[in-house]
Amino acid sequence: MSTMDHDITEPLVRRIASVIKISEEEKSAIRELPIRRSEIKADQDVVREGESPTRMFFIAEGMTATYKIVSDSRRQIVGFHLPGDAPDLQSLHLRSLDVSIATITPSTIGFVPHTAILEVCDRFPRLTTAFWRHTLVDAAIFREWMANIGQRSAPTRIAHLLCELFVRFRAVGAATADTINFPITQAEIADSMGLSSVHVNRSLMGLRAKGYFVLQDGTLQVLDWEGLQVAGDFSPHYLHLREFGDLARSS
Amino acid sequence: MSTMDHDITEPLVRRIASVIKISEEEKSAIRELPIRRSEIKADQDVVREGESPTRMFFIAEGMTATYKIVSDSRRQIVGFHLPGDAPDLQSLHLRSLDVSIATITPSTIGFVPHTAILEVCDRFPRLTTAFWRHTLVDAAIFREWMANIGQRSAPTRIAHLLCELFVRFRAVGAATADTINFPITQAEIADSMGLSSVHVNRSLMGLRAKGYFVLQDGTLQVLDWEGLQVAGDFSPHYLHLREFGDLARSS
DNA sequence: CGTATAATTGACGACGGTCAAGCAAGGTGG
DNA sequence: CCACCTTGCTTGACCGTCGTCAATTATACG
Repeated sequence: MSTMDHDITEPLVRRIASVIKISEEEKSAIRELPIRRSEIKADQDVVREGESPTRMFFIAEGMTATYKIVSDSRRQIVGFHLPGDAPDLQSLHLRSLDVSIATITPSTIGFVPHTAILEVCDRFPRLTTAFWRHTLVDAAIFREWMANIGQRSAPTRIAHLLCELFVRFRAVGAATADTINFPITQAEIADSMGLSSVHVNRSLMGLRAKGYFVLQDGTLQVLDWEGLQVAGDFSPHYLHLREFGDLARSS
Repeated sequence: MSTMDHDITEPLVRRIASVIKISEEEKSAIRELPIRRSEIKADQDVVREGESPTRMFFIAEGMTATYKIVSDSRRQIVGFHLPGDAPDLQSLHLRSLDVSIATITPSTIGFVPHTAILEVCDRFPRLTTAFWRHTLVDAAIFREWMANIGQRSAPTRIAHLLCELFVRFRAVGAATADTINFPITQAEIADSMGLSSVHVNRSLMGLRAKGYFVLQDGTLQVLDWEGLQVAGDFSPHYLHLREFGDLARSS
């Protein structure tokens, strides 16, 4: 089910370009990476905690979640990833994985050998910066999530998550003016926000009742972006996007 | 109160060497960085959210905490830093800071211009890897903290934090066989673990009653390392230390 | 048409928060 | 040298957010 394929790098190129300005030559270098394409069904682990991969992967289509299993049976989702993201980029410089990463929708994944990444970074030092920066933005999101989980109420946490995904989808151009793909289940929201699925359901209904958004059929349509940001105590600063002026709260 | 000083780099060298093997030449390059030394009192911000520093800093002596302010009045501490750590290394590649960093004890700080870091990384590519890796280990700790805050009970969270600090202090050689410096107040533990200080106090007394440790006068003495790790659901894997065999649970 | 997944609702209880007061220790200044 | 203040730790009473358990409904799928 795996073939060589060079036509799936566009999301990755766009993602890298969203955090740092890169030249056409550098974009080409990314496009010419040796990539092993793989179609993966929903709810399958792509990599598992404890493994020591010799390749990294990026998402061409679909979504994945990075998670940790805690004292058997509980899990914490520490991040969601969308097209263009390289969820295990850290494996480039850490011996073994401290997390597992699973698809949450059927996904198209591109695997790239570490050696190929290191080589292209060697030829284009600016790409080293680009990839490093990708991992730094990931870390910034982790920090914000910690504040979210540790300090905010359930409804605020959830609104914050919706805001983040809305902005991130828009940043990679995978959104219309007010609507994004939202295939994440309430149970997955629960595992990511440190809540129970029952409480997520109730909080979500409270937010819906306020008319901030419509969330159904795997689609999130934002009706009151301003209000949703306030409800989620959200500011996109931590995402370190090169441009997000049109998405910032107008306060 | 600031002077040039080249005698405070040892903790940094040791810290970098604890995550990646570097040569004597590379160590010398670190020692010869232009450093502005600064003595800072306790509970002072070293850098603030929103700033765009042109230098990074490392801790030569003392401890700092990285934190975010959430909806005025609540704060989340997202990490503690000890001698050798470079808490705002990310500023090297992110335009502006998404966190503030404050001393929690009187500290000796070394400031290094970004330009100097970038230049030494240019001369010694392995140092790029070393610094990148430092930020990746920071991110791994963030992930573990998310799981800690999101999924574990108050006593378990706190035990986990004690385990982490014990291992990290030992990794930089700042510990005797069973004792580390522990200047963190209960209120600070609360802010880091998403708890109230009242509940931290009660949980801490519960753990003490089990005889895992003695915690007083800014010192943590571990009496039952095995038991503390079990109580904290702790495994040092996520710290990505080059050696921690002697600290792993013997199970 | 039976099964699996996801969303929803209800009842009940516990973990942990808030508010408030008291205590211990160290530093400061008159 | 000792009031005084500040900081940090401890304890009590009360309550609310959120978790657990359980059942029901809705939708998709084979």
